[in-house]
Amino acid sequence: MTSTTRGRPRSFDREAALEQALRLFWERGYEATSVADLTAAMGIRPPSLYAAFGDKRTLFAEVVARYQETYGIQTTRAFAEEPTARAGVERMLREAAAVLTDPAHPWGCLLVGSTVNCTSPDVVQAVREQREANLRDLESRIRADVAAGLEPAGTDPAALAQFIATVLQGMTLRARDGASRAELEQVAAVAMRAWP
Amino acid sequence: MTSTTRGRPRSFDREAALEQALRLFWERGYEATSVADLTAAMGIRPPSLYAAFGDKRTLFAEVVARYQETYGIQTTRAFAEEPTARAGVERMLREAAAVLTDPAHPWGCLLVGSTVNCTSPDVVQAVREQREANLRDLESRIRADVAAGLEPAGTDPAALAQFIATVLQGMTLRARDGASRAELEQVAAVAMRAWP
DNA sequence: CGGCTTCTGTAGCGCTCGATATAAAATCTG
DNA sequence: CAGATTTTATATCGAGCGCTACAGAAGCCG
Repeated sequence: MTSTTRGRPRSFDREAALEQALRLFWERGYEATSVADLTAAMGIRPPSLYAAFGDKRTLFAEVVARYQETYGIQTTRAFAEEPTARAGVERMLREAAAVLTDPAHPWGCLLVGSTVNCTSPDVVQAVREQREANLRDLESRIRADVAAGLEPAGTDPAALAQFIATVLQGMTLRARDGASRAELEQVAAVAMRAWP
Repeated sequence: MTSTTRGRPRSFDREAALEQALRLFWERGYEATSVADLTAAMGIRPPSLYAAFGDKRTLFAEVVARYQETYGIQTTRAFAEEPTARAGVERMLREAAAVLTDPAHPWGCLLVGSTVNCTSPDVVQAVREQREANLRDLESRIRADVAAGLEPAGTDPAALAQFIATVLQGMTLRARDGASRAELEQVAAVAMRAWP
């Protein structure tokens, strides 16, 4: 059986190469990033890429997973560490303003950028479902707080969640247009005024 | 001199062909729409396209101009026909909810969709500048109302304009994700609660 | 060492991209 | 009609796309 490492060992750092692919996809989107671009940035040749990561689409799926773990808006964490939905959302928006404009990496959101005008329906569908799941999660958090009496009785959890999601996605586009962290923080502050 | 129409006359309706190109660009974005797709939808062959519209980029520029005249959010008109910036914004958001989800044409905004992940820097730059101009216009309208005493003195026109722009751009993404007109109208209503 | 396995670089596959050379077809002018 | 002019359809062009066949290189095991 093949339990130990046999054959010629890999001559590059898989993690580092994946990170380079992430940066490139983040900056240019899925379609606009060619395999030649990827191999150049990763410092490897096409056969190594295909042997280590499968095809371009599979590599992108792995990039998306890594992005969500590393750079994505940590919805669940924000809610877990804050006492109320309102505080969680406020923190989420403020963190988004910071991370979306962080000069250490490309602006905006990899998921949003890669699914707008993407001709791979399954890629679009997967990311879209992730967004819908986040939306439903957000809505249920708000609904729970309304049921617990932490929010006014007339509050509409669905509308509020849709609004927050809209502001968040809008912030990713503003960031890509070059909006500053301070500007997005102002946007977040104004958005919170809409909270009941 | 060549004052009259000489030579073989064009055998297709230029306006109709342009509209077909608009729909296709709207649905798929600039990059994802190939010349072959365009010629198929327009019912013409490549040489006719290049003779009538220049190259792909020039055709897209004409499509953008047509879009702004025909389908774009009529910022200036909304403000011209409404007495205050607040009323203009409210109308703009409500109209956006309707037009972004109109089943008669592709969802979302051609300009937003075509500039995210577009590898033609000049195309991106042109559309981006249009957005920035709209943003500055919106801000000056709000500032004028504040100066006229129609809005509270503490109102921050820049922050408010950034917020409205963020919500609008977010709505285009929500529309592309399949959000309904009713949902976007709720989002617009919630957003207006943030108005001072 | 020699066999086995896996990775690496070269080189190029078939395909689609945006854009065109070419010549026939269709109209106006004289 | 003949000549000039413009559009048309066919048939590509060179370049870049995602991807891979192939053979040599580099590590294991006996």
